[in-house]
Amino acid sequence: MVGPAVRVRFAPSPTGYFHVGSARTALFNWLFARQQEGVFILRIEDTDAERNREEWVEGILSAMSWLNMSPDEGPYRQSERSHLYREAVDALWDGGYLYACDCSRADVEERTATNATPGYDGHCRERGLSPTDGDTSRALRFRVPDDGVTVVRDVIRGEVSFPHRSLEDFVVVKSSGQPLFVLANVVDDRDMAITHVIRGEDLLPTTPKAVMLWQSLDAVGPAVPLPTFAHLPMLVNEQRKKLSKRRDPVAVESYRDQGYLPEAFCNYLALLGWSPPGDAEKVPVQVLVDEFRLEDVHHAPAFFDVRKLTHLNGEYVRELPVTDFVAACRPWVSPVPGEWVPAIDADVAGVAGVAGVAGVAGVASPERTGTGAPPWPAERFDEEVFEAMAPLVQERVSTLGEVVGMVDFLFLVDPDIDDASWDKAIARDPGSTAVLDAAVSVYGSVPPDGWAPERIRAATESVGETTGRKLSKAQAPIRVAVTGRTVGPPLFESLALLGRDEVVRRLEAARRRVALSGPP
RNA sequence: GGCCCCAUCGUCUAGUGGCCGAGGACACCACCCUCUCAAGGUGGAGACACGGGUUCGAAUCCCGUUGGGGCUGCCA
Repeated sequence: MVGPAVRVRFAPSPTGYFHVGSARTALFNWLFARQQEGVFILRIEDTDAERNREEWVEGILSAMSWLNMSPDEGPYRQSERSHLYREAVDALWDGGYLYACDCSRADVEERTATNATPGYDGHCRERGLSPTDGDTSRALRFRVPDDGVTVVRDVIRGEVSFPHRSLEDFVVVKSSGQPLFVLANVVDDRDMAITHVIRGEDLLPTTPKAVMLWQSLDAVGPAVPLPTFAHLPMLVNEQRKKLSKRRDPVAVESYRDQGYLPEAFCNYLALLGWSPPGDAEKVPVQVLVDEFRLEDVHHAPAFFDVRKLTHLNGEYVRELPVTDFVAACRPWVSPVPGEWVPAIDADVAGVAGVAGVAGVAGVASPERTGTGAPPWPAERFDEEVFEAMAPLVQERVSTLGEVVGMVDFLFLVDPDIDDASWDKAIARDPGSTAVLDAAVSVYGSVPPDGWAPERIRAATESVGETTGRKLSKAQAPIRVAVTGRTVGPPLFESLALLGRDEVVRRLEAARRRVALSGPP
């Protein structure tokens, strides 16, 4: 391979959580770096003082680590590199590329209100203001040439031209003395010898500014090759708007909490804006690395479809060896103190609606807000029982979070009976009491050491015979009485694991409840 | 408003001038399997935004229209 080693950077600004759009950008950078045997750099863009909470950086790091995309270099923090920006600004100032401006936003708006083209009007261009006014500094603007165009060469979009007339003299340093994003971005990309800038399409309009800054810096100091640009299509919601943190479920952490697997999540993300050769969409990460082509990235925005992600995740879940599945479920069913626990909280970036989509009605995870603790007392969790049930659950869930609602009846003292299920299978089924009675009697006559799935099936069939029902109809009231829901893992295995006496106890409890609430 | 980007089934996409009477996946519908629910299997419905060109031939190239989006901050 000839040419300079590939160096790419993922440069998020900390916001308190990891945005799925950021994750997609990071992934594409990471895939490209791995494929080119290049370097993947993490740079925290925290030039804005409001955005430099250390725990937010840790959040980014842990989310990236979960997705197996840890950086090769960094995190670098722009807040710790201000001397570099200062040097660049001084050079630019000395070269005559900048000028000081003391206009307030209100001033500019007042002057340009009636203009055809809003934006800064160049008011201070020729005023020759000093960069400081007494002991306060002034904002510094970049002098955009009046004529000509700046062409951005983009691997994905080709050449994009920006007439200088449409570009205002943009601010490069705030009046506080702090550098702005465009400046810091360019200075860092030069300093870090970035070869490819892969980022969201929303940054395309600022790219000509970056190019002009880059070329100006080349003129006042050592020249650095301009990186190749690649602007990825936006990720949008159903309204085709850029994903927003207010309304859309954008926090990667919340997907982890719900039990999506990192491999599945990355696989899905890779499908947004790009597709692997062939018909297969479920492709291992190594294939992603081998086949990914920046120039093949799609141009149009993509809708982040949780349903498709959920389906893909289900495929990954089912493919897990059972022991791995059991281990992966631990944080949800039997959290280990000190280790990571899912935070199930409806407020996490508005994911409340997602569980309903992902889960099956009646099986969707129960109300667990603000805590990742399972709904049963820790001491009632039985490792062996869970392991025995695991294969049956594994093929019925799409996310690990759904597991809780599938096995809770095994560990709860008296599982709540879902109202709709009770009505459907028992209250509004006139023959259900006969089934319950027969089940109590027939199950009670099964010797405890013969209490196994096949024997239970035979017993249930005989319940059906005495009550004139097919097996599928006979099992319904029993299932609801014992597990609390009309749907769940196979019944006979469930009853076997629960034990004969406990099953009979719950059947009798249900029978009493019917008697209490009067004849159906 | 200005600048810029974009446009194939509801969604994600394949398609780079003839292999396309447009392929796959999710979702949807039906059937099969079945102790519930899933999973799995089979089948079905479903798209080249519109109008002009170029060409023997266009989903693919060009222009326009329409529609959508992004940016337009001393945020990033």
